[in-house]
Amino acid sequence: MATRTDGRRGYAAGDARRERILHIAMQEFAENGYRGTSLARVAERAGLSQPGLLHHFRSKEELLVAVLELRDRRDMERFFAEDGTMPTGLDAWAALVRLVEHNSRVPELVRLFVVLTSEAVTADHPARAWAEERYARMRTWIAEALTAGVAAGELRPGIDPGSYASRIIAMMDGLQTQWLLDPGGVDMPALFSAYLDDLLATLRP
Amino acid sequence: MATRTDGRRGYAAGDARRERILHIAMQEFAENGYRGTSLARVAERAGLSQPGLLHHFRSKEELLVAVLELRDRRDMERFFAEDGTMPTGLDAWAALVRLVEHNSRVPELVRLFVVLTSEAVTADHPARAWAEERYARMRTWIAEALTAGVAAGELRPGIDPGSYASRIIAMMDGLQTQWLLDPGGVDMPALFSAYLDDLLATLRP
DNA sequence: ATTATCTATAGATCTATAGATAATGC
DNA sequence: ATTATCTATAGATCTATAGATAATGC
Repeated sequence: MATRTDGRRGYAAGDARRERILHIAMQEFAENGYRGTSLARVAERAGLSQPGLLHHFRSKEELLVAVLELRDRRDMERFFAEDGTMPTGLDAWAALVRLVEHNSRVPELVRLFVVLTSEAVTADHPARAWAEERYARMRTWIAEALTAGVAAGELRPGIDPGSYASRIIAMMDGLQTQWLLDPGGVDMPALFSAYLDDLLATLRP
Repeated sequence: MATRTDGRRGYAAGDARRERILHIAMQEFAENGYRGTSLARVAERAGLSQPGLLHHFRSKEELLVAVLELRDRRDMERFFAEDGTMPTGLDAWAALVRLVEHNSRVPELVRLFVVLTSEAVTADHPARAWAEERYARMRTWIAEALTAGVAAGELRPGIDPGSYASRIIAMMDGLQTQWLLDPGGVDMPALFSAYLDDLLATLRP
């Protein structure tokens, strides 16, 4: 793949290495957070020296940002349909359940998200802006899907879409933490699905 | 106060210092997580040398555990009534709303909880056991309150108390993260209260 | 005797830079 | 020319221990 989003030229070996570094860094950030991750260890696992790594990503922060961008790009691909359109109303319901079901199959990605988002609530964290933007984007998307659902007559009019968007996101996030702490004991998709069912009963016209 | 839960004797100055260290450490862990917190900085703020600090708490991990125990003790005092009894059914509803309202006035304590719980989902974190036990305790408490509510005829029979307990906790936690990232834009108590209202409508007999 | 401190320091990190060498691709 | 990589290293941490000194309280 080696998608080159910046303007750099040629050198296939470098591209492959960058790809490899990103995957390993993603795992390390997920396991140890930003502060707990060591560039030397990422470099060692990627098969090059630590200054060699810093040739590709000029600082630890730049590496983190690259990892977050990669994760977001993948999420987008998964979130939206092949044609790039946004599911609305009851289709959004189904899309959210599918998303949580998918997440339950990729604990490392969920851990990356949970660990970095929470680290970001502390002062001056390099992932702070990313976390804020991500919430804003999710909230907007879900609120618009609910509004469209009302317009289509699938949902009761007069609801506050923003409030429900925040709550749906909160339920997803909160269940993720419980699930990561006890994967066998917490059935994340079932709990989320049950929540959405109860919610739909409340929101039906 | 200087409650001595262990078996140590006398030396009032030492007790006061320990108390002071614990409060500062709580702030530092909340701001920077476990990994990001420096014992030297805690010691400096507490007005003693870093080895001086390690006289009172023999390791960073021991300091963290002491902070968590202090936090839990305070939570317990707040959670239960003065007589130590547990609110049930609709009283539990009100107690949960009061808890979230109180939390919205102590962001540092909420941050401590959010940051350490999420750090704990990573491998071999010293707060891992604490986080797991805390969830288990909360889940049990809320599930029992719901069961008692059913027995009292306040809630519909046939519900799964454990499932609703997990979901209520998830909503509390998820809203906390959003609120910490955007305290002005996210009205945590209102969102939680709205959630409980909708939920009660579903659970009424 | 116990407790509270301190200075000094071991030993292990960490990130980032400087400067050199070799390979790649226009 | 650009890119990829290395060794060496600066400079700043960090936790924890050793060992000394002074104060406290039975």
